[in-house]
Amino acid sequence: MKDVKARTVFVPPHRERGVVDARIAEAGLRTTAQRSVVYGVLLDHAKDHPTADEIFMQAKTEKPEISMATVYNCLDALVKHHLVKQVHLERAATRYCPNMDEHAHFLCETCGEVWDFEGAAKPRTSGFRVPSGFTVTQTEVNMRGVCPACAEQEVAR
Amino acid sequence: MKDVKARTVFVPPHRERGVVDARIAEAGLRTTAQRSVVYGVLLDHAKDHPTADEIFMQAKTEKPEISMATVYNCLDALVKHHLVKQVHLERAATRYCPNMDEHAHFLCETCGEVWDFEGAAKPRTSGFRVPSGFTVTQTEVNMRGVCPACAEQEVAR
DNA sequence: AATAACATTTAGAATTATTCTAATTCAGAT
DNA sequence: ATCTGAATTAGAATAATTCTAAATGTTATT
Repeated sequence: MKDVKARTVFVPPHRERGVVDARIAEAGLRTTAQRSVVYGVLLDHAKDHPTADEIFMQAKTEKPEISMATVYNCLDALVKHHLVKQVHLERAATRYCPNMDEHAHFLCETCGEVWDFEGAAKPRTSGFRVPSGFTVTQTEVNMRGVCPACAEQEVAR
Repeated sequence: MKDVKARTVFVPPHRERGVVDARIAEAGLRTTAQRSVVYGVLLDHAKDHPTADEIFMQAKTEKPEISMATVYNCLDALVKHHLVKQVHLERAATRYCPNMDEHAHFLCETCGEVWDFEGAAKPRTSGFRVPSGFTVTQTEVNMRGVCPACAEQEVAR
């Protein structure tokens, strides 16, 4: 007989029944089980900026049949429909971010973690002179440096 | 990448005897023939934001024995010593840029070309709220959109 | 100029991230 | 319930980058 663990399962608001699918549909995408899982995982890890591979591993716990190719397909679809942003901070794997508010990304060069810096910032041109004739549709601000935790360890040594 | 045919040889100022090596040495690096070639190629193509592979192909015309691994080693050294910037605009290959002035990068989503936008811009934080405890050492601003040439073609259709 | 010490270069193999392919399954419209 | 095109799948293929171990080159020291 199946062992049904009856812990109390806390469902975060962004994962409540139908919410994820509704957002996917609103964006003009077909809702599929895989897309829900991928987007759901990303919403659960909004602060983590996971890579495709990390999303894949997490998604498998919810839907073991999902394939890597599907994760890439889903991510591409979500990016095209403006539900998710790609973040290219390093030479390494692309990261994904479901926070669509204007914000900057900060990469700690010591530990490799990524943070969002919310901003009163000027999105479009971010203060740069855009030559006439160019249309800017998207601006991305990436910073690097040292995070508080790593700075502290540095002092301790 | 631009095709460089060896017609009458014009030596641009940044490639004059010793200039490239001097810059490499000033940056605190050993001068080697390979580093000179790699950095020289990059300076010749300052506007092109070439990939490692494009640099390799061009470098081979000047130094046929050079290997891809060396191109990567040289680029890493140049980046570490602040002679060159890595640019991560897309999921595709990293691009390299020898322009160390504060500037933004613009990627045309239609033709894939990359431009530098010089800026009166505020480097460090670019207008974002940096939480206390974080040290920002570098800020990168990437924009995407449509360049004038592609916009014109669009209208023509 | 010769030597020692160590950094750099090399070719090629290995690894990692991503894309492609062709067959199967599924979502949404009829 | 059926149809049609879109999405998913496993696995192969490709592309970018890193690793490895041997050979070579650079700089400092004699």
